[in-house]
Amino acid sequence: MKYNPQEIEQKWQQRWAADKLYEVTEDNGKPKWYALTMFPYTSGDLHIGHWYAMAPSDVHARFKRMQGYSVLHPMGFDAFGLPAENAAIKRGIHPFTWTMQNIANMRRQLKSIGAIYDWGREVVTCLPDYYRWTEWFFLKLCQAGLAYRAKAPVNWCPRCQTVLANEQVVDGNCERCGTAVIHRDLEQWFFRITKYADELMEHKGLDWPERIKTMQRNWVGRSEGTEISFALDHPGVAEKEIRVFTTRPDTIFGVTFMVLAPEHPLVEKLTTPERKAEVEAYIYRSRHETEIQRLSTEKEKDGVFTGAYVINRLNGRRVPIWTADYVLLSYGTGAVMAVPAHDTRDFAFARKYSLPIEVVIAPPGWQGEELAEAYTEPGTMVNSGQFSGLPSQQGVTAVSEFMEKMGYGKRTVSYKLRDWLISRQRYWGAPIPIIYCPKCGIVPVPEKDLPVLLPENAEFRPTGESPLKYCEPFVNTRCPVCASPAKRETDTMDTFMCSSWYFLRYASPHFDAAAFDPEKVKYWLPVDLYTGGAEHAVMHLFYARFFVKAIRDMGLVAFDEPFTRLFNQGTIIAEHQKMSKSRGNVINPDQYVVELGADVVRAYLMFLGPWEQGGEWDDSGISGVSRWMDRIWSLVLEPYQMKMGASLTERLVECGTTYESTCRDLKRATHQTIRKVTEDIEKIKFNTMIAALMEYSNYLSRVKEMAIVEESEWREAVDTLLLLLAPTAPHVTEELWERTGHSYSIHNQPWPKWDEALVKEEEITLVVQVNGKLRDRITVPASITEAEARQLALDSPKVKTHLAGKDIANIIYVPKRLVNVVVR
RNA sequence: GCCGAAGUGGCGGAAUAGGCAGACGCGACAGUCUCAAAAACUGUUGGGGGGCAACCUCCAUGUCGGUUCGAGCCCGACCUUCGGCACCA
Repeated sequence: MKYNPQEIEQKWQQRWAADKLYEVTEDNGKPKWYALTMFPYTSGDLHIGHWYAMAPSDVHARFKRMQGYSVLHPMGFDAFGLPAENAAIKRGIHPFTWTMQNIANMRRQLKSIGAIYDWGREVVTCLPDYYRWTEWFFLKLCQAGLAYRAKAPVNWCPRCQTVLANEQVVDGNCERCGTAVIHRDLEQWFFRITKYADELMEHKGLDWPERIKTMQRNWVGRSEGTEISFALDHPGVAEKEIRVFTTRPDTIFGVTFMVLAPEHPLVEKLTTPERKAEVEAYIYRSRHETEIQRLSTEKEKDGVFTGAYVINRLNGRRVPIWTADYVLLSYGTGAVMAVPAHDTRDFAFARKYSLPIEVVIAPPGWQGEELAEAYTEPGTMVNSGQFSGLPSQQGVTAVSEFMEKMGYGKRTVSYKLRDWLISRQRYWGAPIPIIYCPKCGIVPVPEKDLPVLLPENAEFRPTGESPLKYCEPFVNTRCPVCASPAKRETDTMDTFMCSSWYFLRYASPHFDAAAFDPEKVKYWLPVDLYTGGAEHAVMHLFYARFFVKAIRDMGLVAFDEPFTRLFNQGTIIAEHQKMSKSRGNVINPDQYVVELGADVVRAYLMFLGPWEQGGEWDDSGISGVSRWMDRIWSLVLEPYQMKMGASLTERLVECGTTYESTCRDLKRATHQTIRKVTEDIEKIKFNTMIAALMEYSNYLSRVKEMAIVEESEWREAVDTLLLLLAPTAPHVTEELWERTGHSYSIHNQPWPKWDEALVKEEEITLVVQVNGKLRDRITVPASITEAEARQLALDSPKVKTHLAGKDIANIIYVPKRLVNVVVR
């Protein structure tokens, strides 16, 4: 009759599945709870990091279920993506086969966790009944005017003739062949996420970590400033101005040069013949740099003079136009007015190329001397015409107003956030449902023709084009409008598209009349608790929020935010590094599950430390949890025998207690534990929740040994232990619940409630200090008054020795805590 | 460089409306059981000093200051580690 996790876990998992115990239904008599864990990518093996993400969130969901909520806690697979295609290229296995094999294995491993996933609701993003709706959302966003085509650079490996993802570019070189990567412009699809920039910066009504909200706000990068026009008069150039964005219009009189991004369309037009060779060489070089390199602070800023000039309208000054790659086309206007005296980058650049540095904001006590470094703080405006003498903060407004009045500029807001580029020159993704017709132009595929199926037999070896381009049966089609021969879009969608709406699909995973059943979505959404790694702090969470806001404005859903509460668990690392297949430090949980049981692995992962913290994987402590589970097994199953008659009397004397007080103590411990465990789960403090359960079971062992209380009271305490432990260790508690004569299933039992009156201590320990140093502890009734407490403290012999010969200056009393006698 | 979080026994970690530092567990040591070992169980376990003894006493939460009757917790400076962002005009 030993605890055999292998046997009981399989037994119960089969029984739960057969009985559909965790089948989810919409029960309008109950409040709903949508608990979502980020679905895994189909990498092939579930490692201990996945367990760390899944097991604790399952515990929380089970807890909510016992509390009487109708709970949706689904699972699925993020199944499109680059690794499948890489595996295909490397090993000649089709991405579909590779992905589905991995899913089969991961599903088996996921089932061993013993979670309440309703597998009937599984979602797999690479299957047509799912990506059909991903395509549908694309069309909806098109209709809403949120999709557009534009040229954008991609990483290009000239040797492999292929587009590379950022992660395939290592130090500016192709990870496969080491060739230097260049940027190449392609016509691609974008979503206008910037339209929602301001709303995305807010997190109204969201219970999210402050950290993540800050990161998202930084990602939007809103900055208020002024767009200023500089007069341009260049032979043969139609443009008569260059506009720059600045947050420091107060420094306008200190502009000594201007810098354009190398990609800026004016660079080519403005460059004078004698400068042409140098400028072109510079542009060519910058094409080779990744954005990371260009933006690196390590790199010395460099650039070249174009030979052209603009006029600063405020002082009529003619300033040279340079081009330098520290200016990005994607931010602001792609042009910067350089004020070397008051900007660190401009200062370094001016020094390097001997450009003038002119002070227009005087630091406190400035005597007209040259600056050793840029002065970026506020100060007094000098050498600034009619603005001289003004404090620079006021100058910002004053100059802007003047600019607006004169028509030289306007106040504006600039965002770091860029529109979402969703085109991927890949095979393994959802097709973009667009047809290019020579007569009608860009034609969306009609909704009734969805899904545009991904052809099975495409050639996905790198060719320099999207793999689908060479799949003629796919490419060649007819225009849905005029029926003339036309061609399909051959790029596929970013996989973040798939994960931007999967939480909606779970509400009605088999609904085939739409992406989701509005009634079901109304019932389940938004997600009440979303858990996952912090690495998705920006991209995934941001895109999903954008999606919801966009479809809300279409009237498809009635809520503003998809995830009400967000919790990020930490990362489990191994050998001081993140676990990954390529590093070969992946810890497979299967061995622990076979040897010690899923319940032990679940509990151990939660016991390790705070969930948000993660940490080094170290199995040296797992035996402690395993032993604990063994002890619970025998604690519950080995018979309880209360002492009777003379031997009871003897025992009471031995323990120095009474029957009544032992019963009261047991009740109190039970109710205190219910409260502690309930509150800890709610606060997601699983490690201390487990510690409280350990303490309680240790206490119950002592109670059992004393054998003073009635068997019925003993049973009640044991039942409570099992109920409190049920979310954490679902299998062993189910087994013990059955063996102690209860009816199936423990997981359908209500969560225990505590009685505040029973939680209260009758006696408390007062700490007595003298001058803040602990001198004695006294046990007193909880109802003690201040006067009594002071007196008892002063009566303490231990305290008296420290008071001898001194004057009492003050006595501090903190109710139920301490008495501090201050002496001099 | 900037932003954020964190530094507590041999180890993972408890403890914040400022109030008993080290819960719970691992490891270690000792004991019980055993021919022996493993497992299990029981006990001890932050450091120094003192006492035959139940005990007494001093020092201890990265470092140095400060506020307070009282600081792991608050304030200032510094050191270290880990995350995130990175020329944003």
